[in-house]
Amino acid sequence: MPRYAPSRIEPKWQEWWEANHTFVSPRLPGKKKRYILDMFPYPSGDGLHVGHPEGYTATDIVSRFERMRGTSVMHPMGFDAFGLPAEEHAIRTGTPPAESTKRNIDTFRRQLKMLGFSYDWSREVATTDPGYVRWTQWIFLVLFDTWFDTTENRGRPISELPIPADVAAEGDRAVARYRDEHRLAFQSEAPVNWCPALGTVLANEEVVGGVSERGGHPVVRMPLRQWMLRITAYADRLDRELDGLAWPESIKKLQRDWIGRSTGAEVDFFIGECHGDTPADESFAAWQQTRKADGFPGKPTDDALRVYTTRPDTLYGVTAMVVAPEHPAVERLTRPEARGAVEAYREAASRKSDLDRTDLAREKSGVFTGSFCRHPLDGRLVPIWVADYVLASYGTGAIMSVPAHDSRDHEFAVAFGLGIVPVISPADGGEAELPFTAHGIAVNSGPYDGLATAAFLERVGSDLHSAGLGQPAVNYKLRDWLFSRQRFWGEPFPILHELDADGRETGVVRPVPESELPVPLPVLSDYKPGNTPDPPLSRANDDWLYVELDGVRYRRETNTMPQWAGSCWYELRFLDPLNSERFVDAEVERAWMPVDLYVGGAEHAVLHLLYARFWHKVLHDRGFVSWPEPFGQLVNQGMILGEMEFTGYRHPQGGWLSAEQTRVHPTQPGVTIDRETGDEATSVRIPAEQVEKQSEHFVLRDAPKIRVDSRAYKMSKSRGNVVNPDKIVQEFGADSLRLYEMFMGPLEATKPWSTAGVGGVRSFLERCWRLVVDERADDLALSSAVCDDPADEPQLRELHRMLEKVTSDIETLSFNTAIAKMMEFVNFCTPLERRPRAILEPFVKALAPFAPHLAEELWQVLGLPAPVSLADWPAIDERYLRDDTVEIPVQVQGKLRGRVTIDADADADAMIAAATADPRIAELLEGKTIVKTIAVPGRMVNFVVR
RNA sequence: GCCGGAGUGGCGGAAUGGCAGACGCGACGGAUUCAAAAUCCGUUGCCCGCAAGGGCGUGUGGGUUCAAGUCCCACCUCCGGCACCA
Repeated sequence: MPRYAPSRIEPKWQEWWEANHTFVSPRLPGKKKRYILDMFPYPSGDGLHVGHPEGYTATDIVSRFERMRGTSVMHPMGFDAFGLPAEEHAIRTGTPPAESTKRNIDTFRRQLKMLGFSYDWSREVATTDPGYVRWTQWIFLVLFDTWFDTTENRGRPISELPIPADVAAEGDRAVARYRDEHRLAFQSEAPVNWCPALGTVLANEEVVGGVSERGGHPVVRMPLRQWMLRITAYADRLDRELDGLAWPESIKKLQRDWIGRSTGAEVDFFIGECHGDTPADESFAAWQQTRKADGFPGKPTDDALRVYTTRPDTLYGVTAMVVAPEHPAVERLTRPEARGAVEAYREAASRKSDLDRTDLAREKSGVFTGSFCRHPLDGRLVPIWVADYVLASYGTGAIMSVPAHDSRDHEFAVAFGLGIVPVISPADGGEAELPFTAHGIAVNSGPYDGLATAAFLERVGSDLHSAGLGQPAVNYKLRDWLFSRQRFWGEPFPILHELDADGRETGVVRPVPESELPVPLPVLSDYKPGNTPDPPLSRANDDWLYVELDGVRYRRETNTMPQWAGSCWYELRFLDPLNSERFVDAEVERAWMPVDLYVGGAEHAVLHLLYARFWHKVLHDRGFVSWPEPFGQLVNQGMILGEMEFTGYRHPQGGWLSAEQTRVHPTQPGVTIDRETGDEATSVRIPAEQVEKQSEHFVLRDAPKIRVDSRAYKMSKSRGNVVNPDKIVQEFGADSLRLYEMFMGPLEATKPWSTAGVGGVRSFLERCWRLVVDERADDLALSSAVCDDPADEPQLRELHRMLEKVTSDIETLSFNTAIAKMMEFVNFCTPLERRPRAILEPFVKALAPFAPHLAEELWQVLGLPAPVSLADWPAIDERYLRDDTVEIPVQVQGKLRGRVTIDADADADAMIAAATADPRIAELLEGKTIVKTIAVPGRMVNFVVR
C-alpha cells in the first residue's frame, strides 16, 4: 500500500542530495548570481524552535527557485556559537562551553537537515571555530590599525595619521599614545554598565530600562578600562547610506532613531575667570571683542560654557544653564557656599544606576552652583545649575534651559522656581500652552521679533557664527560601542600589554603578530565570573597569560569580545570558509557580494545589523571588500505565536468573573485581578468547544454572561505552548511543516500556530501524491490515470495560470498565495480521469521548491531523471493567461444587480450594450433616466440613474 | 508620553479604487462502506423569505468618488519598539 509516507521519502532524498552534492555552490558564480542568506542561529540547548524554519523555508524556496531558473545561488548556513547560555551551563555543570556548544550545533544541524533545506553544507562555519576566530581577531586588528579621517569621511591606516609637531617633539611614546587615542579600537576608562549578577559589563544596547536585556538583572555604573569601537565616527555614513538599501522602512527608521542624528548649534556662554564669581561687564565686552576678531574656537575655552541646542532660535528664552554632574567645569563653577550641596549631588548621581536615574526621572533634581554666566546676545546674567537630567555623554554635557519651549526644562524650572520666558508664539496667533515646543513666531527676542522659526534659525546661525559665539553642530545619540566582556566564552583580544621590570603594565599595547593568530582560549578549571570585573581569563596559567616578544614581556588582554563580534562578518566567510591566507578571497568577494536577500527576525534591527554594517564599512575603507554595505535586501519574518487560547477567570470566592471586569495587576504583569475589588483572579484555560461568539466577544457556552479572553501568546516554556519541530516532522513530515509555515499567512506577519492547519497542508500533499501514484497497487506505481494524451485547452489554461501566479508570488515572497494557487490546481486535476503528463510534470517542478522531498519522489515515479531540484523552471505560455470571454458585474447606483458575459476585448459601448440587453438590468433601468454610465473595459459596468 | 504595525466569517487568511471572504482549518450534508477510518462530491458571512429575491456587512464616526477593505480626517482597541539625547 504505497501511501504518502514522508518518513520514508524525506531521509531518502536528503541522503541523495548529500551524496550527489546537489546544492554545492561554485567558487565563482555564472552570469547571474543570488546570495540568499538567513540570519544564522545561536545554537541553544533547546534545539530548533518552530520560529526558525519560517525564515529558513522562505529563503530555501527562493534558493531552489533561482537554481531552477539557472541562477548561481549562494545559500549557506552556520552558527553564532559564542554566547552566555553555554557559559552559564558551564558554570553550573563544569562542562567546558566548547563541548556543550558542539553538542548543540550537532542537534541544530541534524534538525536543519531533517527539514530538507538546500544549504551548501560544505560552507558551514561556527563563530567558535579556531579558523573563524582567527579572522575575527584579524579584523579587530584592522580596526585597531585604523583611524577615521573626518575630512575624507573614511577610515585610513594608522600609519597615515598626521602627527602634530608638538606631539612628535615629545618623542615616540607620545606619538604612540596619540595614535592609540585615534584608533577605531581604543581603550577607555569611561563608566560602564556593570552587571553583578551576570558578572560582566554590558553595552548600552544590552541594558533595557536599567536592567540587563538578558535575565533582567540590575546594572550599576562604574569606571573600568574597556575596549571601545569608534562606531560614532561612522554615524553619518551609517545614517545616510541606509537610503540605497532595500530594507523595510520601519527597520531603517529604527536604525536612524538609534543613530539619532540631530542638527543644531553649539553656543558659548561667557563665564570669565569664574571661580564662582560673576563675570563683570567690562570683561564680557572684551571677550565679545576677542571672539569677533578670532572667531569661534574649535575646542571650548576655559572662559566659556559651551552648550549644544537644536533650537538656537529660543536663545532669548534662556533662564538657566544646566550642566551634567560629570561635567569637567562643575568644579570651577561652584561657589564656596554651594560646594557642599554640589559635591553631595554629584556623589549621589555617580552612584545612581541607570535604573535609578530613569525611575526617579519623573521628579527633576538638581542644585544651583551659585555662579552665573553671561548671555551671549544680550549680556544678561544666567544662573548655572547642575542636574542629572543633562547627560554628560551627549552634546557638550551642558544645555541652555528654555523652560517655555522644552518640556524637560519646563519641569525643571517649575520644580525649582526658575523663570519661564516665552519667546515663540504659535503661528496661528493663538495663546500657547507652555511648554510650547512647536515652531512659531519669535517674540521677546530683540532684533529677531516677528521671525518665523525657520528664518530665525538661519539668521541666528550666521549671526552667532560671525560674532564668534557659536557654530552649526551635528550630534548623534549613538555612542561608541563598548566591545569588551568579562566573560570566558568569547574571542580573546589579540592584544598584548607591555610589562615593566616589576611586572606592571606600562600602558603600551601591541597587537599579537598576524602569524600567531588565532589567540586561543586558555584551559580553565572554573568558568565562574568573579565578584569584581576581573575577567576569568586573568585566572589562566602563566603559559597562556604571559608572552615574550622581541625581548619584552607582555601580559595578554584578558577581556573577551562580545557575542556580536562573530556575526559582524560571517556573510563574508561563507564565501570562502576554508581560506587560510585571507578572511575571504578578493575575487570571490567581489563576485558574490553583496547579500541579495537577507531574512531574519526584527529583533536584530539595531544591534547586529548596525554593527555588521559598521565593520563592513571599515573593511571597505581599508580596501578589503568591494561594497560599502553587506546586505542589499532585508526581510523580517514575523513571529509565530502559540495556538489560540481561550482564558476564563475564576473569582477567589468561587464562580466566574467576566473578562471585562478584570484587569492586569499594575505591577505584576502576569497577574489578573478583579477590576473592582482588586482580588486576584485565577486564569483557567477553556477548551474551544465550551465557548461561543456573541457579537464582539467570546462567552462561555453554559454561562453566556461571562466573557472570556481569546488570543494567542508568545511561545514560552512557562506557558507550555512551545511547538517542537521534531514532533511535527515525525507526525506530518518535513514537507508539511515547511508548507504549513509558508501557508499560515504573509511572511512578515505575526501569526498564531495551529497544528490542525498542518494537517490541512498534509492532506494537500496527499492529494498531490494520489495525482501521480496508484495508492491501491502493492508496489510504488504510477497511477493509471496518468497518460500521454496532449493536454486540452482548459487544462493548459489552469496550468499556466498556476505557473504564472507561483512564479510571481515567489518573486514577491508571497508564498501563502502561491500555495493556495497550487491547491486550486490540484483540486482541478483530482477529478480528471485522464491526467496528461504535460500538465503533471510542470506542476511537480513548481511544487519542488516548496515540498522538495515529495516533488523528487513524484518526479521519480513519473520516470524522470533526478533531481527535479535542478530541473528547468517551467515556461509560462502567455496565450493561456487570457480569456476569450469574461463575466463582468453590472451595477446600478453602484450596487451589484447582475452579470453579463462579454468578449474579453469588448469596448465600453459593446459592454453597455450587453448590459442593457440583460433582461434584469433592462427592468431596473425601465422608466429611469441614465445620468451617467461608467464602463471599465474587461472589468465592470455601472449605471447612475435618477 | 513618542514612534511603528495591525484590526475582514467560528479560526488562519485572500482581494492593481471595480463581483468582499480566494485557499486552508472547523462545521454541516451526501456518495462509498456490513460498519468505521480514509477518500470523493457538495453546502457554509449575518438577517428576512417556501422561493424568486431583498436587506445588512471589512474596529467606530465622518469625508472624497459613479464605485472604498483599499484614498483622506478624527477616534477606539491590540501588538511591537523607544523612553530625560537638549
